[in-house]
Amino acid sequence: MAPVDAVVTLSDVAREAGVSIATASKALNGKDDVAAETRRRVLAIAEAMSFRANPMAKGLNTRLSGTVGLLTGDLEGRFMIPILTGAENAFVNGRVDVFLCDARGDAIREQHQLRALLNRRVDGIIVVGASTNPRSSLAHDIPVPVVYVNAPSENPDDLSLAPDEFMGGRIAVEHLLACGRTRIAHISGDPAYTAAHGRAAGARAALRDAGLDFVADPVFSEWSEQWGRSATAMLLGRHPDVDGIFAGSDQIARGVLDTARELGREVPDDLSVIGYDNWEVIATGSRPGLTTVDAQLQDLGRLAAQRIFEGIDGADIGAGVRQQPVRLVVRGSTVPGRAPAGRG
Amino acid sequence: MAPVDAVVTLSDVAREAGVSIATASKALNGKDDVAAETRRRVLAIAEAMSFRANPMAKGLNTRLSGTVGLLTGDLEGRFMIPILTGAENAFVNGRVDVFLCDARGDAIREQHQLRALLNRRVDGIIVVGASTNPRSSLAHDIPVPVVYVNAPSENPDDLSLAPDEFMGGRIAVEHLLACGRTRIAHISGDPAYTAAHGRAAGARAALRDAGLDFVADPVFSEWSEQWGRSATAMLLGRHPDVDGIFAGSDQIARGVLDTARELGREVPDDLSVIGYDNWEVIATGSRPGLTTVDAQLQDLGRLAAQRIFEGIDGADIGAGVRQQPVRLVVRGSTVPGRAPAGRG
DNA sequence: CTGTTAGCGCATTCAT
DNA sequence: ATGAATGCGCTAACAG
Repeated sequence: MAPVDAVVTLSDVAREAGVSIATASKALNGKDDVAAETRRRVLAIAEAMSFRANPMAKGLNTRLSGTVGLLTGDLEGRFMIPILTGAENAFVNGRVDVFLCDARGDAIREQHQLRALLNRRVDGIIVVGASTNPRSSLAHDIPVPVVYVNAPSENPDDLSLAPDEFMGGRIAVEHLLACGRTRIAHISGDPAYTAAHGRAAGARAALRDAGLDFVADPVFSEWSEQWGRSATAMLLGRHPDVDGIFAGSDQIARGVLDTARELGREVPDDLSVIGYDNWEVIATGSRPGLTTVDAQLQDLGRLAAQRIFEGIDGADIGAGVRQQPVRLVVRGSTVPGRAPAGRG
Repeated sequence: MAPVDAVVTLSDVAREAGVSIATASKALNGKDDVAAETRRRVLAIAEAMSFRANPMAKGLNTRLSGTVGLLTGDLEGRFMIPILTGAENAFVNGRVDVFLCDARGDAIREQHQLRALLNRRVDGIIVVGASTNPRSSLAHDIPVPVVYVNAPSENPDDLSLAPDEFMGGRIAVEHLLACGRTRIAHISGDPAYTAAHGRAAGARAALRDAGLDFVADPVFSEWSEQWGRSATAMLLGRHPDVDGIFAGSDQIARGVLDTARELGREVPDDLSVIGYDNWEVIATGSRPGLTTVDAQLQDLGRLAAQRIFEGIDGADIGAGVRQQPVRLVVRGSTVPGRAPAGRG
């Protein structure tokens, strides 16, 4: 029995197969100037010996490390995780691995991490933002493909994949309209977020298309349950006839639901409520379950990985901000009988 | 101006410093057989040229990649993120980078990821579980240090760092007692989780020490708000004199708070409620803010990284399950005037 | 088609 | 104290 850490090397495979190291290398890398029978034999032996090329040695002369860096500023990981999952799915397992770096929203630290990643010779970089607010470009002289996800780069020469906030607002209100609601209000979060404005604009567009307008001007403050509660109290006090509320986030929506219940409004019969984010723990724990908009971040991650691949292969990955479609998730807060009380 | 991707190499530094590559290498790596003046000059020039050793070339003969693998089964990232953050803090930035692999709770995939990590020649592996239930050991012949975090390995030869669930239950109840509560109940989650039993046992021990017992037998079902609501309705119906509820999770605790309010119980005046996990979005969004137990996962990550370091340096990292201390976070659900209504 | 030769960038003998 | 030489494991010319 060989020692446990006996790492089998290419020369082991070559010797066993009775060929030179070079031939073994070609056979394993699919080069076409090698006899079919030879290749078969080398592959079989490599498999039998469970040979795996040392990525350091390989990378040393191919200049490719088979790694990508995921640079995030998202402490909570709420956006980063699905994006990472999507990217991992796209990167064939074992062929590309992902370095995760948390810059904690600090520009200095971000530059450090960037240097570290480039020094590691990552083949590409995915930059994940904690919000969909545009962010400054990492640098202009990065020698590998870079894709910005969620938070787009301010530099139009960079490629950015972002959720379509306008579409999100639009489909949210279209759904309320489809539920027969006509007296619709909008309670959203921090007005410093471009997302808040995009969603509101999309919502208003949907109303216009139906010949309607908001019952009250949209209100903005912060992305918290507390704000959802107080805003709802004010809103229903002044406009008791509201029959649909589009909340700018699931957290706000939970506050809306809480206060609506306390004021004796039945959801979804009296009042339909729709949230935003499809944050599982929030949206499924509420009473009733929350209809909401899902940004499909996993798709963004997958697309980003695909672009990185193309970039590694030498292709131009493109530029500009690509607004990606979002999706409605229907639960009990707009449609009776749907997930009426969370999953419990 | 040199081309943007002109990577500066050790021989560049050596030439610039007027020494051989060997001497430059020694100087940069702190070997002691090099003149002080020479070292100073080499270091200065390396700094000026912003030289960074190519980790692939370096790893090729040191057998150390300067990377560790973080193997997780935690889809939500709720446990993984703080652990990762703690580990990153311990690993001096830029000297060690972290490969993140999500096995999605699939043992087959986990073995694949493990192979991929070992093939990458990671210097160590941190295994993060989604629960604190013991899990099977990865393998017995892993040539690098492995530390299990959160979910301990079933193999006592492995080193595991886990939160002290017993202590958590104990300090939760001790806090309720300190708040003057004596009629205490426990509503917890899925009895298939060892955490549920550990917390309950710790809670009971604290009561015993005070010459008390639970007002009603602890109940177990699932870690959801819905269960927290229905369990509370049952509990307060049968034992209206309960003045303290220890919930097995923050989600359950939110359900408790909801139902308590609906039944007209004032928290924390009539009834004190304490949760578990310190899951920010849950614990700070509630009314009032939730007193809860924090597992200090960031510390676990930091400790794991330190152990990995020791292991890389050749030391024995130890074995067995190390129960790490947990911590109480006090908010308004047990103490009046503390974070009375979330952060809003 | 196959093998020989030459590096990739660095650490490490072993001379000097 | 310094430098020439050797090799880590592999890929990429080139020569047979």
